[in-house]
Amino acid sequence: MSTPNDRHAPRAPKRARGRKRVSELVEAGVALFAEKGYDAATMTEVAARAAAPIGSLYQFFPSKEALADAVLERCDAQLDAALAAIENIAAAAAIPPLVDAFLNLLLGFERERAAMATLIESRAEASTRAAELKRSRRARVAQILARRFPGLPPERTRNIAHLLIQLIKIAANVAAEPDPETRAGVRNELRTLGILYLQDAERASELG
Amino acid sequence: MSTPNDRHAPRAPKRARGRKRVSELVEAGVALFAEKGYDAATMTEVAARAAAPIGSLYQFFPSKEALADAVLERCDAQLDAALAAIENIAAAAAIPPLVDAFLNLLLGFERERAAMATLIESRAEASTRAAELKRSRRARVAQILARRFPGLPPERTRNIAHLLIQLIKIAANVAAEPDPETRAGVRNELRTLGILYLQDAERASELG
DNA sequence: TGGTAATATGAGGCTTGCCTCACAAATCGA
DNA sequence: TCGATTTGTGAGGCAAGCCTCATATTACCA
Repeated sequence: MSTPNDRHAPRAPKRARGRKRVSELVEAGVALFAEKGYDAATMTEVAARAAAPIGSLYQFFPSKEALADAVLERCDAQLDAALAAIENIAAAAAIPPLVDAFLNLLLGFERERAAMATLIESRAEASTRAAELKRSRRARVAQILARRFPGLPPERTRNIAHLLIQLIKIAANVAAEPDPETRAGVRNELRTLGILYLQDAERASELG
Repeated sequence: MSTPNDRHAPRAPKRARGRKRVSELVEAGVALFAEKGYDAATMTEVAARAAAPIGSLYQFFPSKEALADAVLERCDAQLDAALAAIENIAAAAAIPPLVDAFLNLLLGFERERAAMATLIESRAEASTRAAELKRSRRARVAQILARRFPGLPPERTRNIAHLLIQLIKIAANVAAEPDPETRAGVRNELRTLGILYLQDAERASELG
């Protein structure tokens, strides 16, 4: 039960130049993990993408796992900020604009979402942090929902949050659809689906 | 532009013993790809799982890609058979039992679905066959829907089919949820979602 | 029963990818 | 300016994984 990943010197950057490097490396990691998945993305390629030699990469990240953790943290922070932006809309707006806001928001963070998805799925057992993030994200969405639908029992609110988060993945897949006509059509179906579902939740909240 | 994958002798089995071997190998491939994903599953492990030496595996499949293709075909055939089983229910039943039937059906084929998902996603460019299968699966579901909702314009039917197939992935994720209470709750939400959505489609079909 | 085609087997060749290490350059504090 | 600390750099060690090949064994057929 000794701490893993303490290879030799996983030192954090101490100077401005180091922090910039780290940031560039993480950014390259986000892009590559999102594009090719955890396994297929190589450390050599990450370094190249950041215009850094491989040695610099290992200067700050003692392993591929460590890099993945950092990428995960950055993406989580960004998505969390995005959710905060939607929180006010969610509290008051009618259902259709709320659904639209939700769908639009995601378009801007598809890369981050994709990176998180691979990193969580391909390393499920490896990193307990992933499970933690999942839970906190769910709690966040549940909190937003609770404000909008106060009449709902908390348990149902949590379940709805769970399902909504899953729907995000679909939104991403739809956004990746190459044919523009199909993309628009399916996206519209997804919009309808979301509206119908949340309107039902609203009714239940008002009755409850 | 010469045909790839013609390494030396991708020969098909000619005798009963060979066919049995091939079947066992493909089966092992289904299980391992589903469990660990395309990249993480190793040929050595596939062979071990089928209680076959590595040489036997390469006797019948000249490459990992070739094995993946075979696994894909087998899973596709099984899922197609499953869809056929639901076709009659879909034509006549009320929406809620239809949704239940759909959700229940998938529980039995989760392994196959997971295997197909990895093999298609991790080899998107590699195999045009994957795109083919995707299209034919969509067409199949659209056909089932067209019978149930004849008043819908064909384009909308296709879009609904597209979205429903995406929902399958969510059903699978929900089924994998460890906590039984959460699992039941979210599954029920998904059921509600499906019912609301298809009832809307039904209304549209009757009006149209 | 002998001959031929099919199947069995597993040691290694070869490549790829993670990671190390020894040494060079840059930057900061005094 | 001088030492100390941080950062830069890339050749190569090492392990893992895909695949080959030479050879042995089995099953079918005339």
